[in-house]
Amino acid sequence: MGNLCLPLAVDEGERHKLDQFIEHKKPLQPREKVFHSGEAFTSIYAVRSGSVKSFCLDSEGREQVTGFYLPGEIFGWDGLADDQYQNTAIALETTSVCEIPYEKLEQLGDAIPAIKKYVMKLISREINADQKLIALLAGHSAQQKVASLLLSFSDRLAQQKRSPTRLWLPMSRSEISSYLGLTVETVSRVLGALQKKNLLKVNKKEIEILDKQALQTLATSADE
Amino acid sequence: MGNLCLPLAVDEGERHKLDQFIEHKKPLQPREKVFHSGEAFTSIYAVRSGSVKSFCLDSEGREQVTGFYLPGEIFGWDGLADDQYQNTAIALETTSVCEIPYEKLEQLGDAIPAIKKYVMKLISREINADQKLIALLAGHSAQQKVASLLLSFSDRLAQQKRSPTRLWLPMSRSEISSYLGLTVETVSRVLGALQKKNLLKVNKKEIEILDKQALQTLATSADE
DNA sequence: CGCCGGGTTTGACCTCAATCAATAAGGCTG
DNA sequence: CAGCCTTATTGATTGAGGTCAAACCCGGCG
Repeated sequence: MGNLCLPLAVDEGERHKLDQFIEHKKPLQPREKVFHSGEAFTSIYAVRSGSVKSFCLDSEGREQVTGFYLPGEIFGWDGLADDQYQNTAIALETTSVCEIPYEKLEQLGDAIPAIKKYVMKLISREINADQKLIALLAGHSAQQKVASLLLSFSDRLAQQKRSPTRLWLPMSRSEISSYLGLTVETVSRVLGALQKKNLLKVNKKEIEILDKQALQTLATSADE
Repeated sequence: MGNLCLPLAVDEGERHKLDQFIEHKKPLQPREKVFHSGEAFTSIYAVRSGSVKSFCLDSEGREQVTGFYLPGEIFGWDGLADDQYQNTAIALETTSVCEIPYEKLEQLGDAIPAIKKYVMKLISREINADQKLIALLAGHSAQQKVASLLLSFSDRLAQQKRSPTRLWLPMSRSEISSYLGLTVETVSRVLGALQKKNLLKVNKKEIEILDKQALQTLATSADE
């Protein structure tokens, strides 16, 4: 079975070289840590199955969620600048991740230009994702934030060839609210409101998107 | 005169190799573009003197400021992921920047490991800065946001060996408010309030920090 | 010098989301 | 199965910050 961690356009031999470095860790239990804030940076991680959240604690000890990662997505770049992870990353459910030692990845990049190029793309995608989140947080209403999150999940599930309309949210309302800069109550109310408008069907963590078009309009345009 | 664009720990010969690639562009007029959203990504830029803002436009055409860059800081990484800049970058005042062609930087990185390492640090610093902004936007009051911005400027001026207490804000109130996810009026009011509390002296774009300690407390702790 | 015109400040009011509080719905454990 | 604890929903109220509007300030220019 081919390695699914880094979907590279490299040939068999190169893939083999890559595979030998990548550690396929045993499945993580829900709430189990991948790495914690302050730990020495050694590796980046790819989600193989399940899901992961990253978060940091503010001065008051409140948790600020900074990202959700789904299968095929990479996390851990936040450790590179200062050689230690800024965030803590934990599994949201039973999850398996690939550990990719950064040192090895660098060496491999020296040998195989395609890999180096790909690594740069991966890092800069994190920048773009963060900037999209900044724009969402800075200038949008609660409805727009929630709608955007659901659409983002939908798109990312589609990339995994999974249904983009029936989604299962692996994180709690509280984690969603932290990520979006809202309160649990507001998230709950917005989901309720969107359901009442027949854009969604909400059942606990199962969400069915009934009217993607309308959701998109709502997410991007001025309210109503 | 030594090159100030990339403060690297490299020897004279290496520095020379680097210098020959870097284009010291003629000074930019206030409001002049460095690059615009959608333009093909070719280079990153270092601020030499003056200041730069980067921003994107949302679906309604409203401007969302995503960063302010001061002398010694690097911008333009947002273009790497998709080979085109996501943001537009313009000079906030008369500004000079160094253009550093990314292709050349990569080649140089192959020859000089110290440079490659440094480039990675630079990119990942952008990630950390963005994540700090995310945390600021998601979980903080207007006062905390404004105080944090002022402190950030103060720290960055200190890095340039400039006064960390007397700052001149090169951007408008409107640009600050966009960056912090507030309105112009709120920014203005908060600055007024901080002045009344004798933490600041505000005179148009000149800000004097009178009580850094108190500002820091205010920025990190729960209000009052 | 006096008249614009942008940016900024200040004031009055209102609204959206936070807060406070109560209830409901599961999931575990004994 | 009862009891408990965590998470989610729903309701009532409050308040921080947004909106609208007016005044102000200052630089440019006829």
